[in-house]
Amino acid sequence: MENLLRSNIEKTIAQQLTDAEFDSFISFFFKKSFEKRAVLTEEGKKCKYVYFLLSGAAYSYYINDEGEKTVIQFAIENYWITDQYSFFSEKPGLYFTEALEPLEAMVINRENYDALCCSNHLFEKFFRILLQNAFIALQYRIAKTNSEEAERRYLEYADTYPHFIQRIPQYLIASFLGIKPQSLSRIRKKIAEQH
Amino acid sequence: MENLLRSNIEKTIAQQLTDAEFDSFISFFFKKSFEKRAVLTEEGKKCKYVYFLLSGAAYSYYINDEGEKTVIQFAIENYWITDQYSFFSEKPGLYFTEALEPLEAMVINRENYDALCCSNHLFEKFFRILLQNAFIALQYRIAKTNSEEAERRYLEYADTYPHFIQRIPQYLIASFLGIKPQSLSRIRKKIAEQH
DNA sequence: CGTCTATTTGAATGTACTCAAAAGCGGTGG
DNA sequence: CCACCGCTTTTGAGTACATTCAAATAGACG
Repeated sequence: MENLLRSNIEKTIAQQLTDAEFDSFISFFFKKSFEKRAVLTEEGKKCKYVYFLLSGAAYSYYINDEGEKTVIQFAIENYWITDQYSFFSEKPGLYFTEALEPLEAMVINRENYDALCCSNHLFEKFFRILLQNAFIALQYRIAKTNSEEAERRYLEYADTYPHFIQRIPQYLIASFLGIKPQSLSRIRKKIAEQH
Repeated sequence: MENLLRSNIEKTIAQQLTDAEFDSFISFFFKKSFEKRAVLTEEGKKCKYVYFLLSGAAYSYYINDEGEKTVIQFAIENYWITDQYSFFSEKPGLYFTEALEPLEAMVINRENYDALCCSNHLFEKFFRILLQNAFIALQYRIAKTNSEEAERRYLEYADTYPHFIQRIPQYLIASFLGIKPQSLSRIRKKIAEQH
């Protein structure tokens, strides 16, 4: 199952790892299981870990002053998830992260993360590229959120991430797209009627 | 004037540089001036440079299928700006970047960027933290965009970035916030009337 | 000054939201 | 296995916020 992590790294850095390199990499992690609804990161509490999902699903969300949730990110197997702000600044977290399904994750704490990055330049490069890709995707998401109507955003999202649409409750997809569940329901109805 | 860059680095990595280190750093850059409306990055064209603004102002924007602009990012002196996607992937750019005022920038190309990062671990760390901070700010922006109404977004933005509000045309601020210039004008009127 | 661009204002429209309730679906326990 | 409960999705009616279209005003620049 850890092969998932290995291929994730190799794909990201576009380069094979030796067995020794991967063994070294993985020695900084521990494996942990979470039940459905388990909390991985919490607003107001320091986020100590970065998670790589081996199975299951999770999502991060923000709660505003009115107590409304807004989904920030989804993750399923082969995805990384954490509260970056809190993990790197070591300040209280901004977001909650919760298991949507029972999940298994490879987990690394900050101390090990730093040590891992220092131990081999390849590993630092890996995390840099991961961050770069996440940044690029976020920037594109902002561009789309601000320039397209909800229907288009949904269509593009469903097209780009069909695996999320299948597995994640619709009211969370709606939140991710910045609309209410009732609105997404109507949008889907309208799309369906056009066929 | 390059001192601006030095303090930018030192503040980011929370550490002083030696003169030798900074001289080495800056040797990978060249200085360039741009006139108002000059184009720094262009959609469809490979973005070859990262820019650090010494003076002036610039902004990046996305153009959707309907030809509508959406502002992605503003930059004034002491800010970094580029099309990250294109610069790192070396694929055609997604965004335009344009000078809002005549500007002076320290410029680095990809080859030098890579060499710089390899030359000293501190420099690689610097760019990593820069990216981290940008990512964190973007994530927060998404959370706000999706969870707050336009008036609140404007108030928070004006409060957090007053120097942008002062210098940047209102129709670009509106675009950045994901609304039309007419709407921002009305929002500002409403706010003003409440005093 | 005159021109071009940005901002403001007005009126009508549209998209998404709120409130409310019904229908659908899945899991649990009797 | 079925009945019930809780949660998700759908639907309806009315509303609010932001948009569009249009035009007037204000500002900046040569």
